[in-house]
Amino acid sequence: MPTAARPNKRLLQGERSRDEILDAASRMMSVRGFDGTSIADIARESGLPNSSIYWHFNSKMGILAAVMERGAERFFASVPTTPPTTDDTPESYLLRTLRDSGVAFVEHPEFLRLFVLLLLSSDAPEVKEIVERVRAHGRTNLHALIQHAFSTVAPERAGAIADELADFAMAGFDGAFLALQATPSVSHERLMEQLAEAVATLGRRIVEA
Amino acid sequence: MPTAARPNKRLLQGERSRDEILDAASRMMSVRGFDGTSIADIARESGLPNSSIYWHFNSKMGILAAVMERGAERFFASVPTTPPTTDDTPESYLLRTLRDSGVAFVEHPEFLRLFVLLLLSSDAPEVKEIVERVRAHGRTNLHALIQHAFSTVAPERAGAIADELADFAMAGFDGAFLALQATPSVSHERLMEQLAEAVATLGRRIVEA
DNA sequence: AGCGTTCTGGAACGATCGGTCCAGATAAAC
DNA sequence: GTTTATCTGGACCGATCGTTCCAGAACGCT
Repeated sequence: MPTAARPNKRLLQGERSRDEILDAASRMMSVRGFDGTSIADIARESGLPNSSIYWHFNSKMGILAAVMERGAERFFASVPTTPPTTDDTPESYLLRTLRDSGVAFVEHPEFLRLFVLLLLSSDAPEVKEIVERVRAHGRTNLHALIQHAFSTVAPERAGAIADELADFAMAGFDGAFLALQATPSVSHERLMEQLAEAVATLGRRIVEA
Repeated sequence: MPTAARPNKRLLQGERSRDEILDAASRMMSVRGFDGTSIADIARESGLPNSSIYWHFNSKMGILAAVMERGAERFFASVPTTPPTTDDTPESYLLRTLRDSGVAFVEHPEFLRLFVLLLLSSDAPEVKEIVERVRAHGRTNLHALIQHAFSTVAPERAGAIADELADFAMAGFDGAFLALQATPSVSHERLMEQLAEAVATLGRRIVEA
């Protein structure tokens, strides 16, 4: 088992190997799935023997957990979360932030592919836990984004609007990602623009109600 | 290999076995994925020996193809495709038909789960072919639905509106399905209502432009 | 009764699976 | 220079994988 502390400049070769194993595993699992990727595949792809793989991670499931952990970290780090400026309308704020978030989606296809695969087909509790945490985190982000968007025009109802529309917006994201995976030629910018317009309109309608 | 013709009332035991194998395979593959489901699993689940499985289907991939073929057939048969009545507005028609389509989604989770899994992680050409066909069929359905919806208020522009919104609507469906799989407590009715309202609004805006 | 087709029961195949073991290479620590 | 912890190389394990084979049960046809 690897040590958590890395005191000096010594062989960070170990850490580099660890990363290369995770790179290879992430790449292959996001395309073939967890069960479709063997330890031998990862060894071949990373150029390291399976003894190294089992030294860094104690099991195949351990590799998966590490891949998802690192992937989630990087993914959420790339999702922008800037509050609206004073002259932002719900429309302008949603358009900008959803478009930016869409870019994050396009930039992390490996993580998201594997995420959806696990969401649909994994029953291992340690994986389910990560999947649920990632999804909850994503929903919280989206909820805050919508609440932000309407805080300028209806501060006291923005929370309720976000409650109402968070799932819809999330479904829009998920669907846009799937569309992109199924048909790379579709424009994710346009989908994000339409989603922003839809959320803005639905929110406005709640404000007016 | 099984014969296509089944002339008389003889042992339809064969056909029943075939169906039970497909039932078991569909059930397991939609939960564990293709690679996560073994022939032994299917044999155990269906109560039939693997020799029977290989007599009806020549390979594991053959089972998959048959599962998807039958699933797609049943799925599209359950999707309602009724034209609008003369007093339908785009809103009323979209609301009704998308809500009905949403029911079809809820009623065929096995097929759709496996469909998404294969969409994301299968590289076998025979599977890719089916996946693309199913998706194209679905998109065509949705396109026709949107065109129908706006044919009453803007007959000459309904086609262009459908071109513009078909991908967005499809993403809404995909996302709603994923949301339901991730969090069964979300209301698919509400998601479909919001999607209908969003499509109606975006379409209206194109009409007015 | 005999024949032929359809389907089942179960053993068996080589390949690959996830995982283990251990000898040795490497270099920081003393 | 010896020790110690980190990491690699590769053989090896039993289990399971997809697939094959074949004897025979079950039943329609003549």
